[in-house]
Amino acid sequence: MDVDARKRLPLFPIGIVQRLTGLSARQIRYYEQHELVHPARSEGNQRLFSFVDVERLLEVRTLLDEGLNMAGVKARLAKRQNRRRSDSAELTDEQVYQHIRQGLLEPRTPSGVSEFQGDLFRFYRKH
DNA sequence: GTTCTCACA
DNA sequence: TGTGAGAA
Repeated sequence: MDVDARKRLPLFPIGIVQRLTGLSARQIRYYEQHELVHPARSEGNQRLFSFVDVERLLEVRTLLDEGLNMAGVKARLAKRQNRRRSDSAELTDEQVYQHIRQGLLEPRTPSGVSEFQGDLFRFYRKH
């Protein structure tokens, strides 16, 4: 299984994603309604997010912080999709696991937000 | 204990 | 966007 496939595995329930992104469950569900993310569903109809979903939510938050509205976010997210086709990073399994483990074990900042936030973002961006 | 959907003094 | 109800 390659890195790309692993990034799409439905793994996290909304509570985890909440802490990973700093977004409220309400916002996360709201963004799903607007098709900004497409989490899979468990047998019990529970949302399961992949790394790709988490990454997108972090980007959504960034764009929203920049003052964009839902429409603006959708537009820029759509453009990013095409422009990003060629520069996806190639990482070894070890790099992936090590990075994730470190991020999850990092202590929270005084603001209560996990450092994993920025790390995950940069991680998939370029490296 | 968590998450889901739906509705709103 | 938040909050609470009722169910799973």
